[in-house]
Amino acid sequence: MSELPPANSPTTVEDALLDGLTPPQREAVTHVDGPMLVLAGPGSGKTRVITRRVAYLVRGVGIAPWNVLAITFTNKAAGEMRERVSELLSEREARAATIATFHSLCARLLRRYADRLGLPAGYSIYDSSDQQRAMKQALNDLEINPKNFPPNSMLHTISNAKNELVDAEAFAQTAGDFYNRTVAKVYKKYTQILTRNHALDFDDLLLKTVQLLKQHPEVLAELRERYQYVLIDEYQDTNHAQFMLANALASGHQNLCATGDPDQSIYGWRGANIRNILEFEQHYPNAKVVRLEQNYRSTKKILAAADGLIRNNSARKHKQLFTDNDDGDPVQLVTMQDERQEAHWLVERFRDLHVNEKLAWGEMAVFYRMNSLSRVVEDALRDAGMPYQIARGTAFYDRAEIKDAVAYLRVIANPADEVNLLRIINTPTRGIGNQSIKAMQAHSLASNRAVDDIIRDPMSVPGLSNRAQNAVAKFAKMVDEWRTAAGLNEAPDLLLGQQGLSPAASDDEISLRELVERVITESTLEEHYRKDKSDPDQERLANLGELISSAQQFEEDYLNEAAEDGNDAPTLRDKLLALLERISLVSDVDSVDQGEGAVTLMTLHAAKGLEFPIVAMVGVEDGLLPHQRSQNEGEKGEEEERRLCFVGMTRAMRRLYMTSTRYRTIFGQTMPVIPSRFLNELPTDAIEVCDVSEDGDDPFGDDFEPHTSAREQAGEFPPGTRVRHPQFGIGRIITVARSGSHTRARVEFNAAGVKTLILQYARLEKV
DNA sequence: ATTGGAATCGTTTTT
DNA sequence: CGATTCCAAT
Repeated sequence: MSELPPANSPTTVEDALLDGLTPPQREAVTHVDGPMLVLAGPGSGKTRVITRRVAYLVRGVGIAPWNVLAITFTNKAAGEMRERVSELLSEREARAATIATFHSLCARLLRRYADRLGLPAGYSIYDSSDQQRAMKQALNDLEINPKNFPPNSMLHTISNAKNELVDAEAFAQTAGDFYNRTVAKVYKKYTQILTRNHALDFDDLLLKTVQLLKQHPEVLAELRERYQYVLIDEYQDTNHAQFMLANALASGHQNLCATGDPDQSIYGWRGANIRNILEFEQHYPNAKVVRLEQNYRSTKKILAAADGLIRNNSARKHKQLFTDNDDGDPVQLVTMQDERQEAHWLVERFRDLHVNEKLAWGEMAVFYRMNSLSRVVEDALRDAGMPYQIARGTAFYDRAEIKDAVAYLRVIANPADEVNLLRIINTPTRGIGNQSIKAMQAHSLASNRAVDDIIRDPMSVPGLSNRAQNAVAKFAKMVDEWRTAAGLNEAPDLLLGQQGLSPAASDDEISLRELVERVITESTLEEHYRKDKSDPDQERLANLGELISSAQQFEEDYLNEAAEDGNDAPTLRDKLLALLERISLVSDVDSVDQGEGAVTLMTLHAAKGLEFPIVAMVGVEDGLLPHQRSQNEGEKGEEEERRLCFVGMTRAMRRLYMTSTRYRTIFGQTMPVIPSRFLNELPTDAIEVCDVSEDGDDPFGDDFEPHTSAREQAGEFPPGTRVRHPQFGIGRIITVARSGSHTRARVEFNAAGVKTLILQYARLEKV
């Protein structure tokens, strides 16, 4: 996979960039002006094509690198793309091009043009826990019972609306029934709270940027001029707001290159609209369409299995996938007794591959549908002494102690941020209880002053005890000192977000590391966790230490980058805002390191875009994959689950294991489970079925064959038949219904109640 | 005001 | 089952 061609063959720069490419890849790389859609099957060298194309635009065509904008899905993907482009060009040129995620690009644009939207440049980006707090506040203010209107589903509905660019006002106009009218009220309140707190949530980043471009044609013109060549990766996962953004940026020059694969669209639940990619040619009738169908990643068997699966989807553009790679081993479908045996079996399998086939730990990965499934696998790996890493980039920042420390930093950077202020005002406890907080909030409302303002003047708050007044005054003084140290106090005009006005760092300004350190000590967070007896290993303290070092690392990187860009004196405020933005926008995959020499564990969603020689998918069972909750959305939901399964399978290069169990314990409850219906859709000649569960009864049936005997099965158990089930005991068939290749029977058991079973798998006997 | 224990709840995927 | 919330005792 070397990007550098042999020195003797091609002579010109263009030739070098096109070396080793297939005709369709070459077509995609050399297309310059006008819209283009690259439909890239899994493992078809898409990343290679994208990076070469960026290099080609710069070197081959002579386009300035800063005129190129490439948008990826994760920070990690952006980093890798920058890396690979810099190998083809120079580091300087690679940095000149804008390579970012939608969210980080928007965050940056909103800071730059904050004044046009009346947005404070120091705005906070709210993550989901901040959102929840804000939502609870909204429900509280409106005196709505969260029992009837759960905060999470409110947020979900509002998020969907924002993705469709529907603001609170527009939502209210379409809200017909009682539920939606209530949501409309909540939406409005929630928006007010965020505005008052100078905060944006994830969806706002997109929404506000689209509004910026709509309302300020001069900004749009500026950006269009700057970004003359726009490239968007993973286009199948864009939502309406992102679609509008892409269209706006490309609206003049039409130089929009979208790459992606409809068969890998797995974010429909988050508002992604698969039609964006399916209807690209309707939006851009003169679009060039390139299909990359040759797979360089997987063996023939693995590709055949995955292709056989995805052919069962109806809403798709068919691609004729093929590969010149070896046949390889069949995909192994293994049935285990329970999740512990499953994990244990996997560990032994991995050990065997490591010892006998000399495979590195880093070449193996385990995928699962839900994060909670990782625990058992993790335990087994730990017991076996195998190195492993879990792709949970957000896990570190999810820890309570880290969240607290970050909340302090947010409050320093953004005085208006009451959600975070109230989070930390009594953490660790310093004698400002619930009553006091309520009193201050009430006073804030009554006097129309910000809470940040109130805490400087605690005497004026009615009903605040003397003790509390002192505690609040002390707290306010502490925050003030930090702000002064950070150079944030003297220049209130900075809050209005005038770019370019921020002065160069003064010499006496402390470093970011120092600020973080001071906050952790002076807030007494450190002391609190040092005394914490529920944490004898002082893990929490160690995490706070890690936050300090990560801030230091971040600061060094930031200074280096700024120096390269000719800005040698970023202020502490700049550094702080950048750090907070980064913390808000980390994703799970960002933390995986394939060279780490460890088995990698991650969700199927996080696996997109990666590849591993050895892949094991665990919990491939009905109810898990496809997930129970997807069934409510009918066919559409099931097709997305099938794509998710497809994504997982196509990550595998050489070997693929898909395991299921007979019993699985979820949320503390052990339930009998059956293999995923998707396994029946895999072509028989690409798979090998194996049952290692204790009682050894093959759940696929002796003559496992897809699409068989559904009708016979139905005839065998007419409603009313009395049956016996190995777990549920004696029962009576209520209804029998065919669905796809299965026959489902509802059975009323004497002891276990009514269950829905699949006849092919449930070992029912007539009584 | 703070603390710990009991009760309750909600369970997918994530920028 | 684990996390969060609630409540009663300090």
